[in-house]
Amino acid sequence: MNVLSGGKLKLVEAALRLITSTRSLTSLGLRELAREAGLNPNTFYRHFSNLDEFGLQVLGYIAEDMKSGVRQLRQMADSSEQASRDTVAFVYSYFLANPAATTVAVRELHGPSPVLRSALEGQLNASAREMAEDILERELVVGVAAELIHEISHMTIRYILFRAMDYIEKPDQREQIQRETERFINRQFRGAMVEHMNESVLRNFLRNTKAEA
Amino acid sequence: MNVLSGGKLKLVEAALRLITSTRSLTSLGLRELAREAGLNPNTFYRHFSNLDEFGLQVLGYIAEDMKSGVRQLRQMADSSEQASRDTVAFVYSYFLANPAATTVAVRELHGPSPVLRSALEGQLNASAREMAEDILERELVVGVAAELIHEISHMTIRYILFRAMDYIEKPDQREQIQRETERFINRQFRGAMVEHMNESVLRNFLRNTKAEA
DNA sequence: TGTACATCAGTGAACGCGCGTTCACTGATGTAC
DNA sequence: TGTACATCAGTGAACGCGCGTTCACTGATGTAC
Repeated sequence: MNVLSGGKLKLVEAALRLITSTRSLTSLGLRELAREAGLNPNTFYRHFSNLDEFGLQVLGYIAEDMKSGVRQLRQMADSSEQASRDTVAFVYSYFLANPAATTVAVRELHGPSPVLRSALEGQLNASAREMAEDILERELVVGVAAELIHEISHMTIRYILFRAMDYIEKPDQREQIQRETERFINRQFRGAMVEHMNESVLRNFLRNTKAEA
Repeated sequence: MNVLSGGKLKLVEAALRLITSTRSLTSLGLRELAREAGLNPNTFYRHFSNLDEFGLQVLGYIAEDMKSGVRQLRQMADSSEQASRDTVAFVYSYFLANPAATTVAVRELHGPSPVLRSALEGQLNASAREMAEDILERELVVGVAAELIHEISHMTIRYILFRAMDYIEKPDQREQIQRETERFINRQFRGAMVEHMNESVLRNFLRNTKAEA
């Protein structure tokens, strides 16, 4: 078990409490964390040798949490038609329930610590891979190469993550962000479906469709 | 004229020198800036009343620069076919030549200072609007509502900005990032073109295309 | 069951350091008459 | 042209503060025999 306990847990939880929309993981100080955790500053050294190592532990703690979220998501086997809508709704509600985790991810992905950056990138890539495999297994998108589905998943994960920050901070725009995200995803995959067609075929297609409407 | 000079300019330029892949604008200290600028720490107060106000000036300085870049871009009136490829190449070469500006934008867009965040958001929105209007004027994309082109431009600007960070830091992936970006843009617009078609028409279309190949 | 020792999480005091900020002062440039 | 005054960018010394880090110490829990 990789579970944290005692002072170690107290410090990690203190970090999650201190991270708000104006504070990032990297900006937290050792004394600040200890204060919030109700511990002596140097107790920090009993558990972590420096702040970077602490940051990694926080990331791990968050990742653990996210994995169970994803597992939950996978159980919602749905119709292909509604899949993107349901998934988007679920993911945003997850981020809304875990604002600290979201903020950490958004901030540190392009943050100043190379260690945290590459750790986060690894985690996001893993999520993207999982998303792509899910799409492939459930055959939610047809006629698109597996590699391309991975590429699209990769950027979709990032897109959602950044929008999640707005989603949390601007309650009145949530509906709109959700709709835009769905459109984004659908557009990506539809675009991918027609990616290999040549221009003239596409033009013909568009003409026909216009006539139909 | 909004041009900076003297100690004010020295401090802004010092900031751009200090911002690297591990330092963000918000993390710079007053004494650190003065040291780099070759000035006494408290000279800072002759020009700015606090660090947030200084940050805004740096953003303004960068934005000035970017505008001339965009103007240059607009002059390259090209065939619609090659437009995305040329634009992407130009934009990335611009970011590569201005790593500090790029880093500032990426970091502070989701950074801890609300003031800088909203200023940056405004600048990005302006760029997106300009991009959309350019697409509409030059009729590079047909059959897509103006509003949708704005939406796509908005996210494309952000997509490129984030990729630019990787583009700068990972020289061996530049070619690939450029190609992926082109695909991303084309996929968006192609996806938008077929966005309003119903599923069965699309399926028919895909079947036909497959038979052709 | 008792004793001795090791391990471990936590404490309190103290360190040197860089930070943002304030103070009174200087010297150059501009301006009024 | 000269004199008096105001403005402005810049200086050096000093402030109090919070920081990361080290030290020697405590008290509880686990372990060997």
